[in-house]
Amino acid sequence: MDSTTRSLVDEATQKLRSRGGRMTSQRRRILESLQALGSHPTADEIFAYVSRSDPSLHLSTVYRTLRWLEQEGLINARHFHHDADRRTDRFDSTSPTDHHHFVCTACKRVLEFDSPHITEAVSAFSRQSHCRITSTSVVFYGLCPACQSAQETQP
Amino acid sequence: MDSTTRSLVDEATQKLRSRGGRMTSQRRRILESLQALGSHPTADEIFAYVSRSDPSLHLSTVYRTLRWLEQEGLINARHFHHDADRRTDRFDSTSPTDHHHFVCTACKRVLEFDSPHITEAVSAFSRQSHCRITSTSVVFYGLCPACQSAQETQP
DNA sequence: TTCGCTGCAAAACCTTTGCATAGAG
DNA sequence: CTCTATGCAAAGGTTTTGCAGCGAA
Repeated sequence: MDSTTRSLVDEATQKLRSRGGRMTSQRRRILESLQALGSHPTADEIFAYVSRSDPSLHLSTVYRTLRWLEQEGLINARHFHHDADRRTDRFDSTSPTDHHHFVCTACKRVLEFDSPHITEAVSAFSRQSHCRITSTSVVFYGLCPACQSAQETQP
Repeated sequence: MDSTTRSLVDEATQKLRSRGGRMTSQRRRILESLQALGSHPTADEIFAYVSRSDPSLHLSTVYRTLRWLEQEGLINARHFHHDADRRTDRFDSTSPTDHHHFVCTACKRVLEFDSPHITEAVSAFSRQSHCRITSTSVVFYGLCPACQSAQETQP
């Protein structure tokens, strides 16, 4: 319901209009849930969240909407390939090129960060290789401060 | 059979010894295939390759060996999440922190590259966040020079 | 001889798809 | 009224697991 929610729904509506698509209540709820759930929900988490207000929603609709949003460039799918999470897509509603991720391999927490060095790496690589870069996936894995301490007392 | 092959087999043997594990012919062949296949084979590609010399090998053995190598830190599992490849793990036998990937979203070719900027990004982030980084996954997506030209003539 | 590893088969898991129908424009 | 998106059910492809027997140390 805040301005960010409105803008994602609006952006999606605009994309839909321009190609004869339809804004349904399911799509609206899924878009809103992406904002509400924040960082990196799975399709199943979105399904669970929207189901509370719309119990008739089906998981396949969530997938279809998510894939469509991905194709439209409004969200990104990511894998944080560790342990049980290995096979599960996570969806990221923010801009693809301007933030990156750290995953703690112990507590599984995800931190987001920006980095001018990575921006620089992108332009250096594209300058040198003549590749045009349209999106990036940068994930660092390791131990967060809390889990480092835990490991020291219990090695 | 070159020195690189020997070193991966040797490293694995050493890890095995230190915890009562056994070096079987299957494991040796899988390790060799990782070298022979080069950049980023899937479990199935490894299975197909080894099967030619050992038809009794089972795919589940490939997975078990790969996961074990991953836990030992000798290889990395990656997703290049585009199109059909989305759900398939690829395995990377080289050192985790010192090379990165570019994937052309049109022709699917994978380029590897090094980048001091990313090395710098890792140390800057760990300095600032006090996270200890143990591995990275850096993938840039876009169009390689050839596919850019193709797109210009056929938009 | 011991006990870790393998082959096999079946399950688990996440995601996609075909089809009849509901509902947005 | 038209034609897209949905619910449902079933299939799809990848990866994991339990178990009995095999084989490395």
